[in-house]
Amino acid sequence: MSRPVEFDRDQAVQKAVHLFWQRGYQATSLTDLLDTMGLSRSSFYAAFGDKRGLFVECLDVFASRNQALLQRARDRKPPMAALRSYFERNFGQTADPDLHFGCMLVNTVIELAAIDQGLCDLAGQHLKTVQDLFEACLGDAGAEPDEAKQAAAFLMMVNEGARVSDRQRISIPDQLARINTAFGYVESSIANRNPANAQL
Amino acid sequence: MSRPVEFDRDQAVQKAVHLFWQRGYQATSLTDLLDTMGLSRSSFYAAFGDKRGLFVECLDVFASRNQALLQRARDRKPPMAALRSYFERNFGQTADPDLHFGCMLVNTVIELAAIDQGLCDLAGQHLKTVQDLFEACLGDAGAEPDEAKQAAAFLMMVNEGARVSDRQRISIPDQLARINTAFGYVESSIANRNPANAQL
DNA sequence: ATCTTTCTGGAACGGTAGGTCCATAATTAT
DNA sequence: ATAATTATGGACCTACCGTTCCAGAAAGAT
Repeated sequence: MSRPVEFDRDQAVQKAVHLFWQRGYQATSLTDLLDTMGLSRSSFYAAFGDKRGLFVECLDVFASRNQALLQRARDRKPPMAALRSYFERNFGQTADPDLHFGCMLVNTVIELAAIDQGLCDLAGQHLKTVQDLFEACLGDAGAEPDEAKQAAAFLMMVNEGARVSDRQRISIPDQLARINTAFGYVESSIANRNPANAQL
Repeated sequence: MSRPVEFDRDQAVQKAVHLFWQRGYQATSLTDLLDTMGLSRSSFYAAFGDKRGLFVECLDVFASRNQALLQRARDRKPPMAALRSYFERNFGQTADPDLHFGCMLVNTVIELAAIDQGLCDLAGQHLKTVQDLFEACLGDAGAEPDEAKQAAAFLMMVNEGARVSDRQRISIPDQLARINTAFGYVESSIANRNPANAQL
């Protein structure tokens, strides 16, 4: 055959995810990408097509990592604890004050809603998948099907709001307090309607 | 003196607000602005300094209109009904499917968090003012001071989340259902802790 | 009617955007 | 060792960005 590719594709995508996540689509220039991914223009276009193509790939990578996070928690903890950990992980976990990038899917929806409907829809679909996972967890926790659906939609709205707050660098304790408030509402609602699940 | 300005400044700003609200800061080019505002480059720079200066002015205009909306409802309705109308107005009101621009302040926070901290902070301050109004309404509705603060922070998170959902063109009934869920939680919480306010 | 002041349209500016192209370097197969 | 193939670096392209500048038009004051 011939000369092999010199860079690690997966690793390059990881770095691109980080950049897009932090700065968004428009504000991330090709030069920025090439610098942090460590490859030349030609290699970039050969490997990814164009900037938009890479962004699609990054959205998918981010979404699957995100889903895996919740799925793993679901395998290891009681359902409501898994849900809580998903919300709390994104704030308490890191001590780095500059790592508050919110959620790349939410950022994309907002930034590109009127600019690139395809990308906005793609991000929205990924968010919907997460919402479905919420619903499954709530079902595991004993919520009735219609209540699980309603509470999952509510929690997705909370999730989106929390990610907006995150970008404003609201203090971590305040963030956690808000999340705790929201979960308190949901849990007491489930417990009230179905007293058998008083302790989750 | 001399030749007077030919365009209506306020009206031009209104149109700029609409554009920025819809497309965001970066994706709105000067050419776009000049076209819809109906003035020439020279007049623009003479009147507004530069693009960023106009954007600051637009943020302020949007924020004060937004606050006035809630303030007027507060003057005319019971406190919880006023709060609800603030949340519902932005969705049910308009039949135009293309008018789902979310909230300009939320959009700005997300788009510019890592790009222009000054603009992000300005939008964040305006949001905080609205949150303070939430808190005042909740106080009027009979919530204890600390509970009002907590619930106001929660409602701001809900507000931010609802605006994200709005940009995804989620159906209006679904939006209203989510908001109703959130208010149901808050109202029953207030009623439970302070049974005297069972009906709000 | 003239002077002065200010606004206006449009040309022009440097900078950067995303994307293309080609000569060259590097690697495998023979 | 050579041929064939592919990746790479960097020059280059066009288009548009926000901004500046200037000549001239328009209006009030005298």
